[in-house]
Formats: sequence, C-alpha cells, structure tokens
Amino acid sequence: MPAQPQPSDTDPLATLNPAQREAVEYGIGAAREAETAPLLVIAGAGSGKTNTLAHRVAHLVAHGADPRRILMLTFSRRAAAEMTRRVSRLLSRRLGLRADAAESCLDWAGTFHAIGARLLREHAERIGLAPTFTIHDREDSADLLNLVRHELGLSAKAKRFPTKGTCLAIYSRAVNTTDDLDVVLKTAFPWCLEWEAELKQMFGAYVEAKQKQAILDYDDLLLWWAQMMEVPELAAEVAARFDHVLVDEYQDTNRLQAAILLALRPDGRGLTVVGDDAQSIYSFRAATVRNILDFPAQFAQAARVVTLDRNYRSTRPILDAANGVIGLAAERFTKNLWTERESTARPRLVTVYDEAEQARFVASAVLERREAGTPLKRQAVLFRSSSHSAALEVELTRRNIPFVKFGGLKFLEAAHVKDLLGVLRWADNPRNRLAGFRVMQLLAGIGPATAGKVLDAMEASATPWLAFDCYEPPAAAAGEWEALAALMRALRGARADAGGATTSQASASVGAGPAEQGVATPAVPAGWPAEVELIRRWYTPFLERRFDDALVREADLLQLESIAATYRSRERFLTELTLDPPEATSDESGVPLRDEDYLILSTIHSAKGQEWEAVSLLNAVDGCLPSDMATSSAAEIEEERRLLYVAMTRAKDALALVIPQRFHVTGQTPGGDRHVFAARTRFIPAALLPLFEQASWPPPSPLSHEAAAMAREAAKRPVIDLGAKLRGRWG
DNA sequence: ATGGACTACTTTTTT
DNA sequence: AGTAGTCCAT
Repeated sequence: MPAQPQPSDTDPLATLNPAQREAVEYGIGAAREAETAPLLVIAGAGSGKTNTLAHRVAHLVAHGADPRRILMLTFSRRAAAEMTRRVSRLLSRRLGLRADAAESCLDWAGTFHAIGARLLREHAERIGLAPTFTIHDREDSADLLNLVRHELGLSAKAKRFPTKGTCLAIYSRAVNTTDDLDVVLKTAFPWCLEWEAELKQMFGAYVEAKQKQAILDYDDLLLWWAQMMEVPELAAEVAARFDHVLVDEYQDTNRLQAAILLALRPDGRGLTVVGDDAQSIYSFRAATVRNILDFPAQFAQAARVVTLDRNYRSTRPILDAANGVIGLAAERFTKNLWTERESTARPRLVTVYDEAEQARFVASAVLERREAGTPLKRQAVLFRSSSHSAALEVELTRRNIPFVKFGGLKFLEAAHVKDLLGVLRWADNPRNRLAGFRVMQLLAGIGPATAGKVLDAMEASATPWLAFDCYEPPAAAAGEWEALAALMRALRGARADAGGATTSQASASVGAGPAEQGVATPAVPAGWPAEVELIRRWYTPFLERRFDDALVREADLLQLESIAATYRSRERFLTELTLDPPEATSDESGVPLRDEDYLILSTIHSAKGQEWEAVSLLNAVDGCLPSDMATSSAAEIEEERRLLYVAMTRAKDALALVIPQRFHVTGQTPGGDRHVFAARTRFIPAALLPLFEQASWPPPSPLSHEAAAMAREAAKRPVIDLGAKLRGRWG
C-alpha cells in the first residue's frame, strides 16, 4: 500500500472548515503524534459528519495506516454502505487507487452486528461455538421463544401471557442494558411484572435452546462479542487486529456496545467516536445518551472533544424551526446549529382534511416539484410508523409515481419466504428445531406433536438425518412425507452426515410436489444455487394451499431465487442474508428500478443520516408524533421530540409538515376502527408557529367557500338523535 | 393428534 | 389486521 501523501498544491482537506479539519487531523502525522487521547466529535445534523469521518479515514491511510486494520463501526447497514462508498472515493482520489480496490481493502467497515458475526465466526472454535452458527432475525427469535414457552407448559394459564414479540423485547432489553430482569420490567414493561418468574425460566430455556441448536440472535452477536472481550487473552487477540477504531452515531449505542469498544481500545488510543445527543432516537433499543456524555471521562487521558455546529444542509428558516423544536427539550447538551444558507421560504405546516387528502396533497406536491426540476429521488416522505404511509402508497400507485419504501415489513419476514428459507436452514443444520418444526408442519397430517417427535428423535441421534429417514410418518402424511424426504436428501447430499449419496439425477424426482413421489431416489447434491429452485418447485403446491394470493407470493420466491444466485454458496447466503437483507420492500435488487427515478418513503428512524432537497412529514399530529404508545414517561416523550427534530433536519430546501385533521385508527380499541380528531403535534406549540408558514390544502376556492358556509349553517341546526329513537324501541 | 371455526386481545421505531 | 387461545369434529 503506497503511503505517500501526494505533494499537493491542492490541499486534500481544503474543502473542510476549521472544526472539521481539526477532527480529521487530530493525532495524525508526525507533528501530532503526542495526541493520543481518544477523539469525540459532537456533530450536529447536516454538519458534514460522514464526510469528516470519511476524510479522517482517508487521512489515516494517506499517512500510512493499513486500511485492513481500520475498524469502522456504524449503526445501520445504510450508514455502513455510505461510509464505505465515501472513503473509497476519497482514497482513490488521494492515493490514485481504483475505487473498487479501495473499497475491497476497507473490509472491516460494517454494523456492530455484522462485524460481531464475523469476529465470532473467526474465533468460534476458541469459544466453543459452532462456526456455522445460524443467525436468527427478530421473527425467528420470537418463534423460538414461543416454542420454548410451549415446551415449558407456560401456555395454559388463567391470565394471558405476554405475546412472543413482547417477550423478546423484554429479553432483548435486558441483554442490551445489562440490567436485571426485574429492573427492566419495572422501568419498561410494568404490565408484565406479574410474570417475572415465568419469564426468567423461559429466558433460561431459550438461551439453552439456542446453544444446543447453534443459533445466535441479534443480541447474541453483541453479547458473545462482549463476553469474548472479557477474556483478557481473547480480548488482546481481537484488539491486536486493529490499529484504529471509528464509530459513527455513537449516541445510539448501548451499554453492551460501549463495553465492547472499551475492551477494544482500553486506553482510548486510536479510538474516534462521532455522535449528536440531539439525534438520539433508539433508546427503545437500550441505546443510552450516557455513552456519549460519559465518553470523555472514561479514559485515563480524557478524550479530545471537537464540535461541529455549522450546518451545510438546510436553509436558515428550516434550521430555525428545527432549533425551535429542539430548543423546548427538557435537557440538551449541544449548541444550536447555524448556517449561511439564506432563504425566505419557511417550512410549511399544511392542514388537510384527512389521510386521503394528505396522500393527495403529498402526491401533488411531489409532482409539482418534479416539474420544477427536483427529481423524485431527491424528495422524501417521512413518517413515524411504517403503517402511516399506507394511504400514500395507494395514491402513488394510482398515479403511477414510482417509490421505494424503507423501514417497515421486510421481504424476509413474509411467511412464504420464511418457509422456503426454513427448508434451506434445516438442511444446513438439522439441529435447528425451529426450521424443522416449521417445514414439517407444512405437510397435511403433521402438526406440532408429530413434528416435535421427529425432532426429538433427530436430536437424540448422532446422525440426525438417518433418524429422519427412519421415521414412519402417520399414514395420512405418507405421500407428502416421501417428497419431503427426497427433497431433504437432495439438499443435504454434500454434508458429512448424509451418508455419501453420489449418484446422478437428483432434482427431477423431487420437483413433483406433495402426494406424488414414493420412491427414495439416491440423490446428488443439487448444488448452489440450483437447490433454491428445487425447494421452490417442491414448495409451490403448498403455497397454493396456504395462501389465496399465491401468485404474488410466487413472484417473491422467484425473486428470492435470483437474490440467492448472487451469493457464492448456500452457507454465505444463509449467514449473510439475515444481517444484510434486500433493503426495501419494492426492492432495489430487482435492478429495473435502479436507473429510474423514484420517490423515497421512509420511517424517520430509517431516514437518519440521510438528506433530501424536499421532505414531507406525514401525520405531524399528536398520537402519531408523539406516538400515543410512547407518552407514558417523560423520557419517551423527549425521544419523540428528538424524532421530530431528526425528521425536520433531513430537509435541505423545502419542508412540509402535514396535519390531517381527521385520523383513522385501526383495531385495538373496543369498537374496532374509528376516526379520531387530531391536533397539531405538541412539539410545535403556538409560540413556535411564527417559524412556520401555515396553509391548508386544497386551498379554499370561492366554490368551497360556499360549501363551507352551508356546512356551518347545517352545524347550527339541532342534531336529530336517530340512535336514541332506535334504542328506545327496546327500552 | 390435527385442523377448522370462533373469540379475545393487541402496542412503534431496527440490527 | 394479526396473534393466541378454546372448543369441537374428524
């Protein structure tokens, strides 16, 4: 790796302001070798944070650091990709490397979870972990937890037990805060306190089950990593792999992650963290602002703190409004941002009648702006919760406006996709009970009891697949069972415990589906990625049986197949897919969208770190923002306030907050769906209104003026209570 | 033991 | 709208 900084009349850091330059150069180069304390960069929204971090990495490399020994940890996959892209661009510019070469030597850039998974795989044998461990996503984890619960007999209770999702949330929080269960229950799940003993027992069994089946869930990736770092010998080994550690979005890390970092760089040397306490929005995932606040004092040499408070993104009126909102926060540590981008356009507060109008308004505004020269891609629509965009999605589809949605339900969480992956995972790891359980129950005549029995037999055997083959299925399931058995033989052919079947023509005998194939065919491994097609063909009849919309789902499976083909092996596919799934629901990996223009829809959480020329925020209404599920404690409300701040600071030139007056709530309350009248979010009280331009949509026209007058007249007349009359009939 | 019909209840945000 | 539970016919 050439390490000469280019002799330049063009200073590579010329574009940076003094604070950014300070953050980039700190501790680098002969003149600054004495600066060995860790570095904390407090970087406000739009202050060029990613750019600064990228420059710092490039600067390190330009001064001789080995890029393969630089660890870059980010919070989200998106941020990781963006960081890699920017650094490699800078590297290729400064060092004349080819961009793809630069990118490929930055191989330790990723999310905490992805890096953790990789380190754990590499050190697996040392810590008594099967290197082929499976990674469970949230749904898998919840399902396994549920399975464990039933096995413990915790289902039949007089009072209702928390749902699997809640149980997992409790468990996850306990792991990530490193708090005891009773503390977690008291602080975050008070309504589950009565189940403490049962939960404890269940979590114990869950942990045991995971270990037996060689399964790690998301939290385990951090937990095992942190545990590994507590063993001095292993910690030293891992720490010695890296010369520099840089962490982005530090305000969103939790205690476990902070512990990992400290163990990686105990004296803080070579450690850089970047964050902004005003943008901390992940405390529900046990992130704690304390991490960033306590960072400087954590080390023998107190960290150097550099603050970036010049905003390059937003116009002044947008920034003023955002500052106004965050200015009302109960507690704050960073200064207000400032900018030199003048404009006369204040952010808009647009009142519309209901959510349908909101959708129409946003669609029209988006199109208007495109006419005026802003492509769809540079515009975004943000919302608090994934479901808020439903009406808009319908409207956009109706008007043929292409969009990509981030956040919310993932492709991989759909039942049919899980079914197919279950087969693959089971073939890969016969001890994975959850996968086997799921797959076997697809067959008619096989329910939880039979599936459990088979799995028990497999577990007890040294050669699980042999035990599987020897199983006598109930008569009702015989035909489908044989097809499944043939499929599994074809899939596991290559594995050590398969008994070495090596003759020809595997696939043909399996594709026929349930109730057909009766003959055990000696199978050759189908190979990758052909085996995915094999599974899909086997699965199709079940798909038709299980779902009404089988056609749509079949398309998903075909897509999964083409995604699979982009991975080198089944193993890599399975291990990487959970941590790095296809991002959006209307999915980008399906290439056709790539070059097209499309609008971005995103949850606020997923929008973090991004920016667009024009941003619309849906449902800027109390009950949505703050979400009425997050108003039980002051801390939660404060986090919702920061969420609004994050949303507003995504906008460069134009910002509109939409307020539907009538708002539709689904389900939940007794009486089912209903409409409620909504009020402007409490985070924009009257005192802040001068910072916004208020409008309503559609703009009042003379005609609707008349209509409004009629409505007012109507409202004056007394209400005739027909309901009372009807009730009277029975009273 | 399975699977279908029926009822009661439910919390959002992401790796 | 989706999950978890019960009850019942097969």
